[in-house]
This record gives sequence, structure tokens and C-alpha cells, in this order.
Amino acid sequence: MPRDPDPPPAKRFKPGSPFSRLDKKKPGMLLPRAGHAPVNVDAQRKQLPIYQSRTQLINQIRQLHSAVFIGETGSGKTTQIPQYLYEAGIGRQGIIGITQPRRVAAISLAARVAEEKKVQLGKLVGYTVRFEDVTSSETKLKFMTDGMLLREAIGDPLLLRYTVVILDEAHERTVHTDVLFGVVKAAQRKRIEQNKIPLKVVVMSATMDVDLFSQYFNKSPVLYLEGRQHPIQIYYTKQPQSDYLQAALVSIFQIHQEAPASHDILVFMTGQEEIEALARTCRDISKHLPESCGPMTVVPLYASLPPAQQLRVFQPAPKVPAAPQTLTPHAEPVLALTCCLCFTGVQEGGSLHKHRRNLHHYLRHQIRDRHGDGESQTLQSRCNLASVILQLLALGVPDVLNFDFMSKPSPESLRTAVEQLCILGAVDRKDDHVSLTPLGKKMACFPLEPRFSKTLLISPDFSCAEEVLTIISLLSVDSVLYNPPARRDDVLAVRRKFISSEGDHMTLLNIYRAFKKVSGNKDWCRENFVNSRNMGLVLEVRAQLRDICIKMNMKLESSLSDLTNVRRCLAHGLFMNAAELQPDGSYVALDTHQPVAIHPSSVLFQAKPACVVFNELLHTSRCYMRDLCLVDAEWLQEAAPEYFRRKLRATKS
DNA sequence: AGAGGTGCC
Repeated sequence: MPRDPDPPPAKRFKPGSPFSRLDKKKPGMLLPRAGHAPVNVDAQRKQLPIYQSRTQLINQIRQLHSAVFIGETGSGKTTQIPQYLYEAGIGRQGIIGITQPRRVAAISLAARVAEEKKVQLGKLVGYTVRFEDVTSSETKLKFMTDGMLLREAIGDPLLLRYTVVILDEAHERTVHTDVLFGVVKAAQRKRIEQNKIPLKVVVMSATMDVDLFSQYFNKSPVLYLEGRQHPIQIYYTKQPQSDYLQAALVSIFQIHQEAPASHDILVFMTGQEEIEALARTCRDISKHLPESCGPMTVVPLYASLPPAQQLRVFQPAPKVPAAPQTLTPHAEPVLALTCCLCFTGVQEGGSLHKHRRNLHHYLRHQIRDRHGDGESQTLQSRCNLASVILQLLALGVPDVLNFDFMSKPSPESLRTAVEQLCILGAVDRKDDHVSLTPLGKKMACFPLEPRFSKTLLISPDFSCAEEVLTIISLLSVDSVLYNPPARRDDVLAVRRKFISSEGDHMTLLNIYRAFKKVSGNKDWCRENFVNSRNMGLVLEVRAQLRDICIKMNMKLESSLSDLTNVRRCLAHGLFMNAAELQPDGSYVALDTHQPVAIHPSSVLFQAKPACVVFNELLHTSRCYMRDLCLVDAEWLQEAAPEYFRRKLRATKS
């Protein structure tokens, strides 16, 4: 069928259009353009629209405890406001902390601001993300991930090192950022009550729906940051596009042909798979373009790329960065294509499923950005509330059930979370009062889900802490198993030598041990279809967890060849995630009695183990158990006799 | 007999 997408916006270049306005040579905005003539960063800073309102902004913030800023991407708010505050002497007694939802953003923003301040990164300007702390005693402007500040708050609930906390990208909310908001708000209130140096809170959002933020921070004023570096003009296609990937592709090459070579194109897509496919197609096509077109560099950008590759979008080149919806690089493209999806004309059965999934993905972001109601449900579904509750208790929040959440989780989900922590022995509950047990206190020290920190903490009782450290680290990162579909048979053949009939945990452990034997050899990884980057992360996570264990004086022993103890330990830690084989060959989860199935990726997929614990449940076409470990039913009983007695009663009644 | 989302500590 001939495809006839609407003429894309590039067709409409004409004098006075936003594109022709961009023809005026403007230096790159937020990031250095290495390779070009040296640019004057001071001059660049002064060109930012936000610079005009600098004095006014400073005067307003000086008088406020809290403020909410709305400024679109490109207004320069994230790089400039921290500097304005610092330059105006606001918060000089302490640190100005700027939180970001993502690591790459925290790192690249810090690098840019250090460049603007002409200082070495890690001195006046630094950043802190997991595994990387590029700060020093001199650091006054500190970019960090939200998660890092939340961790810091456990040791310092009043955030006394900070005089200003800037919560950036506030529109990208999760349960964790909601908790962070609550922690920051409480710290601010308590510091006033205790006559300590006040904490200024600045919330920055790219979207207009900031009423909730303003309300939450004591009806703080909302300040609008006018303008952006580059004007925006939105064009729509006249008709729905049956194949938005194809339409994007056509648009990309029309723009590439017509726009000046210095301009970049940014395409928003729904995920890694689409991004890689589009990048491949673009590269293929660009090889066969006439020379008059100029070269095209295609730079994919998504989270699972190595950070160095993610930063490539900031290098100057004619290029097409392809980014998922949630990742906005801090470069100003000449044109951003946001691809909306629709069902019209989607015919093939296989791709219908895919489109539906993508649409779902897309809508979720739309809904989350625009709609206040139902939001808390979306937020909850994305993360384990039990770990949030544990964290709150560790932060010293006295009444967790009535914590000042910006969007309150349902009482039922809160109850379930507390119940889970109770069963794990992390909390005690008397009437409505919930408190941390000594075990729970230790559990909160690990950057892990409660059931994993519990498993790790009891591992010395089974003399297998080293193995459990390894297994939990392996489960904490994206899979170390590399499964290119095109080489499926090779993968199966190579992996056979690691497979354990005791399940996925033991199989992963075998792979890790083999990897260590060859000292992390990259060729070995390639030959054995092991993702060496993720394996590298495993080593980092493991080292971090091990440090925490050592600080707690845990006895770190290895069970060596006998892995029964390891499985017993997993049974004792993961007993809430257990399932039993039924006479008809199906499985039932012992906790909820719901039917579950073994995920096809499990090494036990074709086996029929009588009793297993699993890592997580995946609700897709069915309810799948992922990462299974064979256990004895008796181990579960000895792990939590009371819990299983109750479960048994529930079954009978 | 058969899967597929993200980010963070």
C-alpha cells in the first residue's frame, strides 16, 4: 500500500517561520560545542531569556521559604537559577542541592555549570549519583539524583548540610519523589521550629499543572519563567498516520534535506526497540543520499545505553538523536518530532499488539503529565510501597500511615505494605502505631527491596553471605544475560553449561563464578552471551552491599560448592513469593492463592518443580513468576510457620 | 509451550 504521510513541517519553511528565525547563528545553549570556535560562556549565559528577569528572580526568592517555578525546557532554569542564588549570596552557609530524576542529567548539568563557573568539576560545582561522588568540601552547587538526597536524608533528616534544595523536573513524579517532597517539607518546618538556618525549597516544573506543588509547599507563589532560547511552533499532520514510524522517517529526511546543516533533529519515540530500529533505517538511507544533502549522524539515546554513549547527543554533528519520551537532552534541536499513535490502519495482528503496548506507554505519560486525579494510583503501581514505608520509618517519620504524601496512597495499599513489613519482621505494629524493629533498621540501610535486604541479613545464619551478596546483586541490575534473538540457538548451546536444575538464581551464580574465574574478561562475556556492562554494574552493586555488610559486622562466609544452604536462605527471605505445583500441573502462589505460571525465560520453564520461590510476578498475558529457585516446602514452613498457618486457614475457609 | 517498560538508591 502506498504511504502518503502529510507533508511534514519542513515543507513549510518560509521567512518569518520559527525555522528561519533559527537561521540566525546562535551558539549552542546549554552544552559546550567542542570542536567549534571557542564560545564565550558568559555571553551565552546573558543571552538566555531567563537572564532578563535575573534580578527580579533573586529578589523574590530571597524573601520566600518556598517557590514553584514553571519554565519550559530551554529556559535555562536548571543551570542558571542555582548560579544566580550562589552569585547573589543566597544560601552561602551551606550547599545548594539540585535534584534530578536521572543520573545522566545530574552529571551533564554539573559539568555544564562547572564550565560556566570556570571551575574544575568536583570543586565549587559537583554531583553525586550512586557509585559516583564528585564533590568536595568546597562544593556549594551540588547536582544529584532524587534517590541520593533521599538516602542522605536517612542520616540527616533535617538536611542540615543544605540551605537550598531545588527539586527539578518535579512533573516527573514517582512515589520516591513524593517521599522526597515530604522529607524536604518536614525538614523545612522543623528547622524553623528549632531555630536553625532555614531551608529554602524551590520546585521546578516544565508543565503548568503546578497547583499541587504550590498547595503542598504552603501555598507558595508560582513564578513563571518567560520565554525560551528558541521559539517553538507546533505543526500537526492533517490526518492520523497509520504508520507513525514511517511518517517520522519521511519527516526526518525532508528536514535533513531542507534545513541548514548545523541544525539537529530530535525524535521522541516509545522505547529502545523502536529507537534502534529507526536509527538503523536512518543510517541505511543516509548512505544512499546525494552528496548535496550532507552527512547525517544518528545518535540513539535511551537509558540502557552506556552513559558515555548517552552523552554523545551533546557532541556537535549533523545528527538525529532518537530519544524515548521521558528523556529530553539539554540540547535544542531544530525540530522535535513527537509521534502520537493511533489505531487506524494498523492491520497486522502481531504489530497491533505492539502498537497497543506503545500507545499504552504513551498515554500513560500523557495522563501522568496532565491529570492530577488517579495519579497516585499510577505512582503506586510503579514501585513497591513496602520499601517506601521502610524508608519513611528509617527517616524517623513518626506516623507513617498519616505521612504527608502529596498524593496519598490508598489506605488499603498502605496497610498491605505495613503488613508485608510485619511479616518480614521489619516492623512492629501496636494498634495504629508502626515502629521499626532492629532488623528493620538494618534492612533500611541497604539500597534494596525489603525482601532482598532481609535475605541478605539472614544469610550469615546459613553461612552463605558471599553467595547471597552475589545473587542479590545479579537481581538488582538489568539482566546480565544477553539474548540476541538472531542467535537464539547459539545462546542456548552456550548457556547450557551454566544451567542449574535448582533454578535461575543458581544459574546466575554459576555465570558469575565463571566470569570471576576469567577475571571479568570481555571476550569471555561476548563468547558466553553475557552483557559485560551489566556484569560490571553487578560488581559495583556487590561492592556497595558488601561494604554495608562489613559496617554491620556481618559474618561473610562462602558456602562453596554446596548450594543447598543458599537455597534455604532464599526460601527464608523470599517465602512471601512462593508457589506450589498443583495436581493438574499448574502453579498457585501461596500468598494470594492466585494462579501463576513459570516465565518462559526461566531455566525451570520446562521442569515441574514441586515448590519454588520467585523474584517477582510479571502481569502480562498471564501472571508469570520470574527468576525461580527450587526450594523444599519444609523450608518455607520453618521460615514463617505462623504466616503459613494463616495461609492454610485461609485456603480451608 | 512461549515472553517484551522506566528510573533510582
